[in-house]
Amino acid sequence: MDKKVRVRFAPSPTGGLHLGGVRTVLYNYLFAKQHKGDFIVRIEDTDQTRFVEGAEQYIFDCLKWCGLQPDESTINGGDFGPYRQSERKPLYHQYAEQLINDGFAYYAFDTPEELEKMRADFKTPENPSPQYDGSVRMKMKNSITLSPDEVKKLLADDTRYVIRIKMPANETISFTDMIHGEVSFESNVVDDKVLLKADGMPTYHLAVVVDDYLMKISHAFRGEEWLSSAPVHILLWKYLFGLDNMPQWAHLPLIMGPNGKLSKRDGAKYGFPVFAMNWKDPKTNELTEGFKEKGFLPEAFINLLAVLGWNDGTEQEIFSLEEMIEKFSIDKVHKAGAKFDFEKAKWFNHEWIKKLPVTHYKQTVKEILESKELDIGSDEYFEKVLTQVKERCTLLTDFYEQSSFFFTKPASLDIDSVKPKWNDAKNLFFTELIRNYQLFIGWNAASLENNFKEIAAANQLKPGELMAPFRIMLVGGKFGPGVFHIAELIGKQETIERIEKALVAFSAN
RNA sequence: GCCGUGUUGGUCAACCGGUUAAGACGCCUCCCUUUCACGGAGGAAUAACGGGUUCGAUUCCCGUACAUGGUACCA
Repeated sequence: MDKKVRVRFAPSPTGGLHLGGVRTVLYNYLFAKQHKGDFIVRIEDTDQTRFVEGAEQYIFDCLKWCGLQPDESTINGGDFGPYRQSERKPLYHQYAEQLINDGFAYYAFDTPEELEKMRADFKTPENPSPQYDGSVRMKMKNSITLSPDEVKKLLADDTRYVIRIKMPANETISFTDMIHGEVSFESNVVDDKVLLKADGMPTYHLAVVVDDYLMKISHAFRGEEWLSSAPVHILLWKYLFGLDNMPQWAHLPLIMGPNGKLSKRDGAKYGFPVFAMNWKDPKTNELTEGFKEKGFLPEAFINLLAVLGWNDGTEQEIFSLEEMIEKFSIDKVHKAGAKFDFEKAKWFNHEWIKKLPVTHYKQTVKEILESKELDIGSDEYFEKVLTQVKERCTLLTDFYEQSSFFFTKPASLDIDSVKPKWNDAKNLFFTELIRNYQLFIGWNAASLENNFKEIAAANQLKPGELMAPFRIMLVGGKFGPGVFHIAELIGKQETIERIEKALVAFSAN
């Protein structure tokens, strides 16, 4: 018997890949790697009314950015393909027919209008949304209420029909969830779900069971929003393939927004991204900013997602993918949903920027700076600058304001901070400083600072009063690394030019 | 409405019958730094409510409240 661990992620190409989705993939991925199992991606593209062009490729791009790629073989071919539900259409029909033959499902010929009428007719204040269940089943047009001949005729006439599961009466359906433990439902309160739609496509309920069986899935991870429909899936397993072959279920807690459910729709209103990467809906042309473009490192992104609902029981919070694979444990996953906190998310990014060598993300930063029309100079110089300012950057995009003055003269000087205390003595000091620096040999931060202080002492000025103006001359404002380190990096000529230029501005009235 | 799931500071959370109830983010104070950060030291802030069970409940059980998910020919 095949005991190999095999998990699958099943995205629906209806839009961007949001936080909860990425975390589900992450947990799938960690579990698979941990058990040296397979990680399969199956595409749920059977809802043609919602299908969005390009969404499938987008999902793979996101997974690639996060470093959570499935094996090549499980996308293109492999042992269990095809992986798009639309390409597996004939399979589902066969199993649906089998259920009918065994008396576990039936044809339903009710039109959408008739269903609507049923819901309106049976609607009461106590039951605002009547279901197609055991109590109304006998009042509808289906292969249970109709005579075999009538059914045969309707089928022969190509009448549109769906196949629905026939929920048994008075049964308790229970199963063990890896996160929630024993969960049970009364069959009387679950409705006769549609298994096969009128267009011949399966619903999620049928597809997930058939695919999990055929793909030999051993563990199924999905969001908690699926817990309510678990009884349908349990029954399908029982009727079709046997409960012994059923995968183990894990229903992951939901990720919530500041006030309630984190919705894909209005990501903009939160003030932080809800998608892994920029997503432009081709139908509405609406662009939703992603974590990648916001300036997040993939390492930080998956890290913060992993610990939103899981921890290893220690105080560790920063985990690399490798560490997560090693330490992840499904029984330490929380039962309750967690609110997403963007401040903490930024903290994770900050930590990863400090932790990783600049070579790891310099290409990304280079692209950000070049998009702002900065000439970043030599590779060696660029790396020195990044190393100098990295601890000041929370997002990758912060590198622009934290380092632009290394590549170009400050666009504006914070003159207001200097002017009130500016005087001839200071002017003289800097003039002398220029003369000294012009002849300077051994251009490095330490000797530059010594020289600066010596001249200050000779002029009976306090270095403290001169540092602030000097900084503003070089960077334009009161921020950035140590001034002498900046001077060392931008070089003699540039330093002198900036002092000269600023002197003119400071002395002007 | 009905069904499911959940409930430790503002947020993420540890402790799964006996603790001064960890830690992190954020916030505040101080130190370091003649800038901004980094770093360091402190501080404020928590077990939804009511019943049980128990020598003892944050921890187990039952109610209530609240939150969240489902209740579609969507996933």
